[in-house]
Amino acid sequence: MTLRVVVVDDQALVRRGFAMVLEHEGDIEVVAEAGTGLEAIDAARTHRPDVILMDIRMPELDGLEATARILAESGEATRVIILTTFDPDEYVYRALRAGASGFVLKDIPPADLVSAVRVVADGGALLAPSITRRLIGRFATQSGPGGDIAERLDRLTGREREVLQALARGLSNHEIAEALFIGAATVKSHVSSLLSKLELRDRAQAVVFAYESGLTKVGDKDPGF
Amino acid sequence: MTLRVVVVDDQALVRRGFAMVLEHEGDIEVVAEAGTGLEAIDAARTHRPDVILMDIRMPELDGLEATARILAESGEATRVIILTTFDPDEYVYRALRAGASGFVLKDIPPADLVSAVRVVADGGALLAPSITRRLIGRFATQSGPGGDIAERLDRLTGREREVLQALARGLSNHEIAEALFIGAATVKSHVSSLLSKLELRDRAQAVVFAYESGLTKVGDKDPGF
DNA sequence: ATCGATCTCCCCCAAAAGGAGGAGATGCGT
DNA sequence: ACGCATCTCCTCCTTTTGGGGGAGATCGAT
Repeated sequence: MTLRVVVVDDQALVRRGFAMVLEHEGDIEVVAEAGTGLEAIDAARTHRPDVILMDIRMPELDGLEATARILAESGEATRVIILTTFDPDEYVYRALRAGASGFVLKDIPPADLVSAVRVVADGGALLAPSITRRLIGRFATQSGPGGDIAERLDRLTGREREVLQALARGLSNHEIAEALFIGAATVKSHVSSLLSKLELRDRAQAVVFAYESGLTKVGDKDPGF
Repeated sequence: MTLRVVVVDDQALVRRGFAMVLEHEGDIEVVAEAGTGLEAIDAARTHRPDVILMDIRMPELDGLEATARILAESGEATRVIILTTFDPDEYVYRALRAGASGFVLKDIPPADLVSAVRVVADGGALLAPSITRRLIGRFATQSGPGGDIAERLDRLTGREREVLQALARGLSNHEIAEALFIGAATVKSHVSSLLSKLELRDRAQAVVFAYESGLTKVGDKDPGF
């Protein structure tokens, strides 16, 4: 079964270059090319490709916005690899949030581009090595040094942890009381003791702590925003 | 300049296999092999390799713990690629937190293993495609749906955004005032208008909002925990 | 020149939060 | 049986927060 690919770049020459690299493989077919974001959306709609190689800087509609719209329409059917010359964090994060499955730089060796397409078509994802490094760095710091923070966390009693989690969802003492089926006074004392155990001043700092410690990732409830 | 590599795995046969694949390249030298975490730490200390291929499941000291200790000692000098048969989230996250630069599965094609070593030695990082996908997924949900939230965010004036960021670090109105060189009364009015624009009730919810919207990742300051 | 937005700061007031300290009930391990 | 931790709730008090509403200064656009 052949992989159906769409190549999007505002420079026809670049577009053709990538297309030729891909077509050189027997089982990859470039079913369309597009030069703007709007054309890309059109192409995605009419051709329903497996993979789209998408440049970012383009007239009319940039590649990130186009990616978001295409994925909103196609769901899981089509996957997008962002292919660009630059890699500022700003772009990368927007791309990943838009749902891109890959983010590679244009200086990638042809063979790697081909395998990137295969990997992504196969349900995987792949980022340029330098980007992967940054993403890992970000992830690691977000997930916290673990040590000190987690240490303080387990000084809390079970109930206090529950209260902290509720607190971290932005609930007031009264709301926490209702959520946990206890009195408002009780919530106040839990909050007080949890603040003092964690050496925090107020609930706002407790929310910060909850996020920094990764506590919010456990059981994750929709904050309703 | 040749790349100096250490291969760590409790199964001698597997170890030898990887070593042979790497040595087949002219510019890669396997300077040591280790069968346990403790041996790995020793080998890292005495050989100071560029890259260590590390299995996770090992007697005495597992690969994740060994990785953490080696990186704590060597700083940036040595980089670690985790090479394992399984990829449960638990392992992946611990590995990344321990500071690993790569996480690949043992079913990786030999050619890819070689390029993984090169990429990592070169300062990049690389994860198995399926893991990259999960990491992206995690990142994207953490960074929030973006749409609605970002929309509300740009209803704020510049100053209000600054106040929100300060707020999201757990500062009190008074502290924000000092941080921004303005009066406490001014902070109060900024906070009030920002809460009403974002349709939030209190500063705790504002902190939640800041984290969910990804605002805290811009300019990222150490919360001091 | 005037309007609108923003930033700055003020007053007054009510609600919420946080600290100190106490106290009854439960359950758990020794 | 006893101590210990936890969970529950209380009172009294102070500080912080948030809302309403107003006002002067600056600045850019019309």
